[in-house]
Amino acid sequence: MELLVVLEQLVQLIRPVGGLSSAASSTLSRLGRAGPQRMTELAQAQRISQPGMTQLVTRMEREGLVRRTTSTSDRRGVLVEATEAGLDLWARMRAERADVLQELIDRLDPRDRTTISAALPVLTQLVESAYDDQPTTSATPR
Amino acid sequence: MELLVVLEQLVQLIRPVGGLSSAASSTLSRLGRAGPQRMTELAQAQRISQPGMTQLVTRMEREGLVRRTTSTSDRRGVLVEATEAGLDLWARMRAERADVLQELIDRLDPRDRTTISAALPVLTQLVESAYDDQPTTSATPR
DNA sequence: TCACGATACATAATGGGATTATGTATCTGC
DNA sequence: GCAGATACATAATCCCATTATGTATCGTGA
Repeated sequence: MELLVVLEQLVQLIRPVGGLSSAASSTLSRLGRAGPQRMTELAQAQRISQPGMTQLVTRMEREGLVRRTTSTSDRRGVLVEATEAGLDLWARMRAERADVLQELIDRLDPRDRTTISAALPVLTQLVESAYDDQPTTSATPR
Repeated sequence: MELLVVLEQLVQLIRPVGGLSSAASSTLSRLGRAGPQRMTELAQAQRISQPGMTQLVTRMEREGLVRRTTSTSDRRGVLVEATEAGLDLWARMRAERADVLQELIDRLDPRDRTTISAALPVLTQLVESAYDDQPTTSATPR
C-alpha cells in the first residue's frame, strides 16, 4: 500500500472523532490555544484562502462554536473567538482522539509500539521542516 | 502538535503531486493495478457512496483518464477502465511522489531515517487492522 | 413463464469546502 | 487629501461527499 493512502486512511480513522472537519477542528484548536484571531491569521494558519476561512467561520458560528467580535484596534477587521461550547467541544475532541489513537497503538506488539512512539516526533519534525522551507504567503500546496 | 494535524499536513505535502485528488488518485491506481472495475467495486474500495463514485468517474472521464465500457456479463452495470493517458499519469504520479517523500526523508539524520523506515510498515499494518475490524458494507467512518 | 425482490447504476437535491474575482470599508504614508 | 494597501465579505464556480429516488436489469421461486 502506498504511503499516501496509508496516511489518508489513518486520517480518515481519527478525524471523525468530535464530528468536525479538519479545518474546523484545527481552527477551533488554534482559537482555544491562542485566543481570538483575525480572519486572515486563521486562514494563513490553516493554509487556505481568506474567503475560505470566512465561510468556515460562518459555518462554525452557525453551530455556536465561535463568534465574530469587533476589533477595536482596526475597524476593517473582526476577531474570531471560540465560544464556551466551542471550547468544550475542543476539549472533548482532544480527549477522544487520544483514546482512539491509543486503542490503535495498543493492538500493536510492544516493539512496534516503540517504533511508532519514536516515529511520531520525527514525523512532526519532518512536517515542520517541510513547511519552514515554504514561504508562508505562497499558495497552499494543492 | 497533535498527531492528526501532523498527518494531515503530511498528506497535504505529498498529495498535490500529480495534481489529482485523493479519491481520483487511488481510483486510478486501482484501475491500473487491477484492471477494469465496476462502479460499486470502486466505490467500496474508496469507501465512498456509489453516486459519489459515479460523479468522480464522470469527472475523470471528462479529463480523459478513464472511460466507461459496457459490461457484457451484466447489462445493468458498466466497467470503468483507465485510458492510456490515465495510466501514464498514474506512473508519473507514483514516481514523483516517491521523489517528494525521499527528499523529505533525506533531510533527517540517519537515526531518524531508520526510525521512519521502520515505522511505515507498522503504520500500514495499523491501518489495515483497523479497517479489517470494520464491516466493509458499513458506513464510512465520517 | 411470470412476478417480485434485489441489484447496478444514474440523477436530483443538498451541503461542506475550496478557489479566484470583486466590492466595500478602513488604514497608512506621502 | 489622496493613492495604494489592507481586511474582510460576497459572488461565482467547481470539487466532493451524502441521501433519496428513478430506471433498467437480473435472479429466484412459485
